[in-house]
Amino acid sequence: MLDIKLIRENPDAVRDRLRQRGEGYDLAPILSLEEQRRTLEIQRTELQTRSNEIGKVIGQSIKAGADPQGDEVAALRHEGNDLKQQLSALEPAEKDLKEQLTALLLGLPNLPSETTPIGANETENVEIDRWGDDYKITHDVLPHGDIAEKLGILVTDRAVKIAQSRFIALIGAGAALERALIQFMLDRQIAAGYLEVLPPILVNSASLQATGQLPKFAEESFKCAEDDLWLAPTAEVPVTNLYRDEILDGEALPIYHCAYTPCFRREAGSYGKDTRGLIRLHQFNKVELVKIVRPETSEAEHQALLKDAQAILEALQLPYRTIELCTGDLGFGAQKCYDLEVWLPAAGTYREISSCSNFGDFQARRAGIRFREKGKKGTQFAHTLNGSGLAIGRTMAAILENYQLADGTIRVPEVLQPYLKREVL
RNA sequence: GGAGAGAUGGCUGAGUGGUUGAAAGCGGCAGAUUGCUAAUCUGUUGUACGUAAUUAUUCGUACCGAGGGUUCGAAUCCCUCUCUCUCCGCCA
Repeated sequence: MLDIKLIRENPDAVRDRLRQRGEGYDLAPILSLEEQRRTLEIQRTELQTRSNEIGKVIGQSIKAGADPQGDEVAALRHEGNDLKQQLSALEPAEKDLKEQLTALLLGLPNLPSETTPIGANETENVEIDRWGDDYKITHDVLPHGDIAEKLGILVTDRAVKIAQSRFIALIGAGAALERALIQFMLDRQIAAGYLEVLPPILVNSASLQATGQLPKFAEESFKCAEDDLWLAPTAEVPVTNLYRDEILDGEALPIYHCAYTPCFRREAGSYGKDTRGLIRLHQFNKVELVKIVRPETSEAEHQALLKDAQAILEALQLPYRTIELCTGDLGFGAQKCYDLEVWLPAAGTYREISSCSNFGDFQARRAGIRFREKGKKGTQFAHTLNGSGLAIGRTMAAILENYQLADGTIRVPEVLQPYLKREVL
């Protein structure tokens, strides 16, 4: 959520920054609602001040021996009743304005960082690094879905029977490989300084609103019919919400967490896209990195987070490139974002396998994550960041293709061999 | 699912209509003091919004789970909801 004060005091600057994302962000209704709200608030406060006085005076005079039924008290009572009536008209109006205002503010995306490249859409994203060209294989390989089915480590037909399309089941070595990847990534990130969390995967609406998935993107998540609970689309939601509505001790920052969770996405509007294989599923596994940091460090923390995600791809010797998203392709809550894209030789393309975002104080405002600096008065909003480190399913896809041998077997990446206890699938 | 209990400030825990933003204790902060790795004493102690002033603050309002209601006035009375805990049942 953007700071209403910032919007009020610098509407033009905010408007310009939002326009970098695209057209269609109108501040006029927000400014007008805020103006009305403030006017009402001032009026209401004045009435309440007088009302409080009356209450106090009546209490004091009765204590001092005045006749509770006497004229003096009756007059005050009458004035009090009068004020109450005026207030009863103002209060709902102000509340209504506040709700409208909040609804509009919740729908506004974050401002892009000054350093985010300006562009209209994903075609203007900037490739800032490419790694591992030497590891690219030269012989033809089967798409990962095909080879996995052929090896009997992945089933789709039977999984569809259990749930629906875009669900898969891993069998035997497939399941073991998935598990090994989870364990490997967690081990690496824990060693890099992240504290592991195994959070709830069902999350309530407040949590989704805090991280930005609600109210705008309700159709992206699965909702439980009988409860105010949703299947988390990413561990970002539960892990960031660990600290919702808290004032942290400044000494506690920075906080680094890693978490393995299944993730659930409805993939509405992507019918027909990526229908084969492991790329786009309703349920997939992911190891997520989450940071909660001081504002002045978030830029550096973002770079470090990116490196921690990249380190996994490099340890697995998977060719990838690093993309910086332009303003037009930036996610709703992000002020700056890097995507890591892994090389998939069968299709001859790079596919997103990690997304590392700095949210600034956008999520912290929604979530009420603040901290108090020792010796300083007041509180300030923390900055939140997160990134995949990495998406497991897509990593498995990349391994099945990049490590596919000419004879159709799969070599196990060296760093995974201790986990899988075998060298070939 | 059945029965019961509860929700107060960083924590513990008082408070059943009138200067209660809220006793007390603990913790935190500041100061004083003591021949000693700590004790004692004193003071202070939340958040948000608005308002002046401006980087020290002033004044006002709201906040005792949430939302309504009664009243001149509610932490305190009434209603609804949410959550937590205990016991029973069920269950990994």
